[in-house]
Amino acid sequence: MHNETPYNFSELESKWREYWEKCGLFRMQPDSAKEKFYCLVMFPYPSGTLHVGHARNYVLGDVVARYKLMKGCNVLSPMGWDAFGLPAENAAIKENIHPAVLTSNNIAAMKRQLLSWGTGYDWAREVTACNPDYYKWTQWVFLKLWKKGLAYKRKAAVNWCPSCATVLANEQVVDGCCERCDHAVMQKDLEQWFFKITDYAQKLLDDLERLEHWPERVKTMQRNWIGRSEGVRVDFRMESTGELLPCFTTRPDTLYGVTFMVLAPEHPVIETLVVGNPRKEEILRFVEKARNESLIERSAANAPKEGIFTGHYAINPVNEEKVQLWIANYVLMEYGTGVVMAVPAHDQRDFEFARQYGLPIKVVIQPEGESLSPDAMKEAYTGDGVQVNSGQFDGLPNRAAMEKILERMERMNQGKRDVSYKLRDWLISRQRYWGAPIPIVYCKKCGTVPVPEADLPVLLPDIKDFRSTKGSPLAKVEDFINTRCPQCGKSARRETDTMDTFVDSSWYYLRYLSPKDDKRAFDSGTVNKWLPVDQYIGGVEHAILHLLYSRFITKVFYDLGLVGFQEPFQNLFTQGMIIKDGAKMSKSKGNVVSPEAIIKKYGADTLRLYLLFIGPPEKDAEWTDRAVVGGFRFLTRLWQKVIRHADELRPVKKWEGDVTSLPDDSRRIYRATNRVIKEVTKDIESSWHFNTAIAVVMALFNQVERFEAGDTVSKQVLRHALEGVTLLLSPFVPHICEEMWKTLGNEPTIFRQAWPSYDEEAAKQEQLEIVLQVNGKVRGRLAVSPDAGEDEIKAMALDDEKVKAFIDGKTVVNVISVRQKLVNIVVK
RNA sequence: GCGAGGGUGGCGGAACUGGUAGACGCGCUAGAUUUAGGAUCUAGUGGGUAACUCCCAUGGGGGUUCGAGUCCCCCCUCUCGCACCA
Repeated sequence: MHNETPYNFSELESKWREYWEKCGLFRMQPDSAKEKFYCLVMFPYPSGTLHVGHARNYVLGDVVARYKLMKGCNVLSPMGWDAFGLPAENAAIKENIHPAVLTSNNIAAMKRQLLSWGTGYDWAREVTACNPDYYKWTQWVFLKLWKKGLAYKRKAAVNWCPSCATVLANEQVVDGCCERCDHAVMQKDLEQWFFKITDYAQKLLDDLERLEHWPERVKTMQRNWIGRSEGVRVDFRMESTGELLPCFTTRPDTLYGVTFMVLAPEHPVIETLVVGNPRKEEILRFVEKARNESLIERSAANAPKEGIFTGHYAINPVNEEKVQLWIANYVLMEYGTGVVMAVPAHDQRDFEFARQYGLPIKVVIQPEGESLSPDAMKEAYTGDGVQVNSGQFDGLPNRAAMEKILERMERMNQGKRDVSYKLRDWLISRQRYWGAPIPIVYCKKCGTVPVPEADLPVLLPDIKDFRSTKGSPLAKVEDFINTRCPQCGKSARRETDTMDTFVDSSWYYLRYLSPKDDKRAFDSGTVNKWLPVDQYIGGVEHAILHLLYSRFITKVFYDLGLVGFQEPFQNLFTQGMIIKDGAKMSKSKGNVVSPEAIIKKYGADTLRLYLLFIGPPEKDAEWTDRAVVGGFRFLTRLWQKVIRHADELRPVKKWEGDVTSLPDDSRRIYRATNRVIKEVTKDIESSWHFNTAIAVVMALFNQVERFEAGDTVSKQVLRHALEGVTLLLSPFVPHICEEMWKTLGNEPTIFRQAWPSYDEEAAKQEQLEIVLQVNGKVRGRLAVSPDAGEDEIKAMALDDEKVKAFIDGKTVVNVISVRQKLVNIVVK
C-alpha cells in the first residue's frame, strides 16, 4: 500500500465543515413543507472546556440530526449557552477576571470545540443567557408569573450555602450539601422570591403519564420529588386556648393511638406557648439549637431524635383525649402543617421518641393472630390488623376503619381529606451578581411594583468590585438601586436579588425559534408549529431540576394561552456517563479526557466513531485511551479501499439489477450489503444502538475489502457496497464520508442524499446453517437452503456423520426442530 | 431501609420472541515486511487438555425445559435515585 493518497483527516475535516456552513446544511427552513424535526441537546454551561463526556452528548444529537436530514426532514438543531451562574462568578473572583469576560472567553473556546467535532447547528439561532437580548425575556417570564400570582416574596426558612453566600432551591441541595460546592447547607430565615410551582404539583405529576417516551427512571425521580400522599387534615386543639392545631396524617386508623403531639422547631405557635412559661428559657434554647442544625445533621436517616415538652396539651378531636405537646427536631415545618400526631405504637419514629422520653404507647391495631403489648414492643407495628381501643370502631379491619373514621370526622367537622406534597415552591432569589436582575421596584408609597414590560431589560450593571463577597453585590451599586417608581414616579429602590439560572434554562427551547425578535420572547404560532421538541438529549443529572422547571414554565405558558402544548419535550434521551478510572469525569478528580489530543492525532471522525462504538448510549461506559486507535484503523482501511478503486468505479453505476443474475462472489457481497443496510437502519430506528450498527458495517467491510472487482458487473456491486457503507456511516463519521462520497464521483453533500434503502429479496440468506444438537449439546452443523422442508432437514440431521457418532447404540426418543435454526435429537 | 438498573474473556462490549455464548473492537501471541522502532499485512486468541469431534464456562446456589446468559425461587455484589415526608 505505497504511493496512495493518505487519509489526511485534518485537512479534509475542516474543508467539509466550511462547506456545510456555506451551504447552510443545518439552517432550519422556516417555509419548508418538509416534516419538521426539532432535535435539541441541553445547552452547556460555559465552564471552560468540554471533555469527551460532553462530546458523547453532542455527537449523539448530531447523529440524530444528520440521520433525520437524510430521511428528508426539515431539521432544527440549535445551540446556545446557559451563561449565567455561580461558577463563573466564583471563578471570576478567584482569577480576578470579570465574569462577563470569563464567560465570553469560555464560550469562544467551547464553540471552537463544538465546531471541531463536526457537530452541526443552526448557529444563526444561537442564544446566550447572559446577553440582555435574552435575559430581557427571562425577566419578562418573571413578570408573566408575577401577574398570574405565581411569583411572590415571603419570609421563610430557606437553604443557605455559607460558602456560595447565597440561598439555594430545595432541588439544589443534595444530601444536605450544596449541589455546586458540597458545603453543608444551613437554614436561614430570609425574605425571598419564589415561583409557586406547588400550584402545579398535581398537573406535573399527572402529566408524567403522557410522557411515554421518557425514561421510566426520570419519571420515577420526578414522582418521588413531587411526593404526593393522600391523607387527612385533623383539627387538634390547644387545651389552653382552644386554638386549632391542624395536622396531616396518612393513617386516620391510628387516631385513637395518639399519645402525644410534636411541633417542628420552626412552628409559629411556639412563640405563644412560651409566654409566661416557667421553662421558657430552656424551650427557646432547644428551639434555637434545633434550628441551627445543618440540613445534613437534621435530615440524616438515623439522626438522633431530640425533643422538649412545652408544658402545654392538645385535645384529640376523635376521643377528646388530652395529650402532651412537644417540640422535636425530627418534625419538618415544610411538610404538612409542621405538626405531627404521634402514634408510637404504629409509627417507628414516634416509637423511638416515646421510648426515649418515657411517653405512653397505646396499641390500636392488633395484627392477626398476635397480641401486641406496649411494654413488650421492640418496634412500631406498621402493618394491617384489627382496630382495638378505638371506641366504636373496635373490631373493624383497619383498612375499613380508615374510611369510617374519616367519614365520621368529616361529619363532625373534626377534619377532612387532604393531599400533601413534598414538592415546595421554587426559590428563585440569589444574592449574587451573575444572573438576571429580578424586575421589581420597591416604592414607599406603592409597595412592591413590577417593572413594566416596556422598561425591560433591567440591565445588570457592570460592576468593578465583583470580588467582594459580603452581601448582595447589586445592593452596593447606588446607580442601580436608586430608581423611580413606575407607578407614582417617586424615588424608589430596585430589588437587588438576581434569578436562579434555572429560570434562564426553563424556557430557552422556545427562544431558539426567534432568537433575534426584540418585540417578544417568542412567537406563539411558530412555537406551536415546532414544539414539543421531537428529541431532547442530555444528562440524567437534570432529571429533576431543569426538566421539572421547564415542564412547569410550559404549563404556566399554556394556561396563559401563550403556547398550545402542555409538555415541552416529547422524547427524552438521557445518555450515560463516560467513566474514567472508575469515576465520573470531573476537574476535581483529575480524570478528564480532553478530545483535543485525540482529534489532533486521529481526527474528529475517529473520536466520534469511538464515542459511538464504546457501548449503547444510554449506558455508562468506561473510557480506554488505547482502544481509540481501532476506529482510526478502520477508517484508514476504508479510505484506502475507496481511493484505490475510485478511478475504476467512477464511470460505473451501482448495481441495482436482479440478485440472482450475479455470479457467486458478487452475489455474496451484494446480499451482505443489503442485509447490513437493513440492520443498521433498524438499529438506528428502534434503539439507537450505534455500537452494533457500526459493528455490522465493520464486518461487512471486512468482507468487501477482500473483494476485488474485475468486470463491470462486479464493479457495480463494489460501488453499491462502498456507497452503501459510506451512506450508512455518514451520520457517525460525516467528514470522511462526505469526502469518499465525492471521491466516488457523487455530488456533495451526502447529507442531502436519501438514506439507503435495501431490497428485501436481496437481503435473504441463500444458505442457512442449521445447528445439530444431541441432548441439547452442539454436535454438528448443516448447510441447507431456506426452502428445505422440516422432514428433509430432520432426515439429514439423523444422517450426519458427527451426529451418528453420538446417537449410535442409543434410542432416539424425540427430534425437535426449530425452523431455520436447529435440530435437537433427544436420545436415551 | 425502599425503588430502579447492572454483574458475560485480560479490557470495552455482542447475543431478536428461551435455540451456535463471546459479534465488532482493544490488547495479547506467532509469522511477514522493515536497518531498528512504529505503522501495515497474515494467522491465532474464554478456560482445561499432549490433542480432540472431548470436558468446563455468562456473580453463587437451586428449579422449569429436549434446550437457560435469557424464565421462576433464594443469596452475594456494584451503580444510581429516594430516605425521620407524619
